Amino acid sequence: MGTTQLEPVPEPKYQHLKTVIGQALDSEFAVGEILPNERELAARFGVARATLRQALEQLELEGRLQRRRGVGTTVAPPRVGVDVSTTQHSWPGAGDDGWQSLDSAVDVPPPAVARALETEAEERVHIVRRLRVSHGQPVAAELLYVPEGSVPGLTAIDAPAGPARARSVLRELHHLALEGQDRSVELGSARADDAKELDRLPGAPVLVVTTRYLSEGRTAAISVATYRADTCRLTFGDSVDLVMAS
Amino acid sequence: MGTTQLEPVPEPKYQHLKTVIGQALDSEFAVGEILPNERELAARFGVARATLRQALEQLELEGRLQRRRGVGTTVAPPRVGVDVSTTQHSWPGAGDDGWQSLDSAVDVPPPAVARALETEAEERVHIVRRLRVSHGQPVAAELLYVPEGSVPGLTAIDAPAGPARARSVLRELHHLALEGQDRSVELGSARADDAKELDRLPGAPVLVVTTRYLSEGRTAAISVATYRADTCRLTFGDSVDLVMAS
DNA sequence: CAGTGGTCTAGACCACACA
DNA sequence: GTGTGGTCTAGACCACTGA
Repeated sequence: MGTTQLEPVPEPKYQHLKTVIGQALDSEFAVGEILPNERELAARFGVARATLRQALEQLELEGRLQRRRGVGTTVAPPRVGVDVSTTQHSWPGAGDDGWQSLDSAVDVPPPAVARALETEAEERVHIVRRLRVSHGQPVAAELLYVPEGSVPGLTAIDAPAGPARARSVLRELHHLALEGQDRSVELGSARADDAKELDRLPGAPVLVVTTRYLSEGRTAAISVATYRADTCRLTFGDSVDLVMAS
Repeated sequence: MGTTQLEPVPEPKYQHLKTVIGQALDSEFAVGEILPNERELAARFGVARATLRQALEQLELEGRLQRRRGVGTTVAPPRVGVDVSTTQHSWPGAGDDGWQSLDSAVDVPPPAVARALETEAEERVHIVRRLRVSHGQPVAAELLYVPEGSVPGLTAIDAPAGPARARSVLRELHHLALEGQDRSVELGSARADDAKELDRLPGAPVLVVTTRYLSEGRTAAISVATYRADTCRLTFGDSVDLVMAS
């Protein structure tokens, strides 16, 4: 990254910086390599650190960089393709699909979820927490909301807290006939607890995948899965190995 | 938004601000309503404008706010559900699917696209530009890459530049048998030209939907569609009317 | 411990929308 | 014009990592 100055252009500095650094990443850096620190880079380009950071932020958003406090800024590997296609038409937790059950509790869901589940406000539901791991890295944290009416066979305390209880909820769910599901994807920012599971800071950009499971003519469960937007590419169909980076 | 001060907490100020403002949005503001300006808000909460902006940025990222230079900050309507399901199994531009053809040109595609198309580097392809409009608003800008080998019936200059030429490329494409398609979604930031079409600033967060169209055992075309992440929820299946806001 | 990125301040000026 | 959000500066201190 021999560049030292920016010529004046009728374009924000941080945007030009982003282009210049992006090109340097392609030509002069290998995946995993550590960049000079922010103060050094800012000085080299003759801008304030805040401006330099604005450029780095966008490059991180695009999955080109990875920044870790106390460590440094490294060149990110291409995004991992994660299959989220809905074609299997199966319940969550059926088979080994990369998800690990963490825990389950009974609580009042957020209002938006209650509305989608068509339950009474304040009505309690099972909330199963799961974590998806891909290539050894956590890529998604999920909250699965299951109304008690969907799993009538489940008695209050039939398993100790922890993975076992989560699995028992899923097992009950599998007794239902799955009639359909639909899915949506939107941008969000990580809540504090999800951020922790995903090894990111709170507020980090995430892709929120909401899935509605239909059975017996109603919504039997809702899954809200939070995927790391920096490292993941969600795939539908068999484009898992497609690489569109840069 | 009667709140005037933040109690000291072991949490970044901007994050606490985000919570406080977010709650105020739910309880005290209607969709479309204009918030006090940034200087006013910063003063009211006793923080620097930059800190206040960090909170607003995240709320905008989550689709709760909309900010326009020269105008102000308004409460955003719930995100629009946009169907991007792949189940129709049809070529782009077949039927009225909300896409408008803008133009078409012949040029060298970006390296990543060339790789996916399995064309020679430097080999020229048709590049069709389209715009997707939903509820009267532009929601996505698309670049559709079609190798000349996929549309052999198309002679060099068979239509004037503009929508007509774009449509003629699509028409040729429809002669092929579509054998399959796959799709992936990832986070990106808007390139300058897409940003303009989408009425956003360059660098705005977008959801990039990449679709590969397969015919005769090879990739016949690649579509890279850039959706506004602030206003869109991508839906697969029939969850178009599901609202998961807040 | 030293070095990194993360947060925060208090200013300044610019680009744009609208009356 | 005036008022808005967008960009930018030059500092400061904090939280975290790893030697």
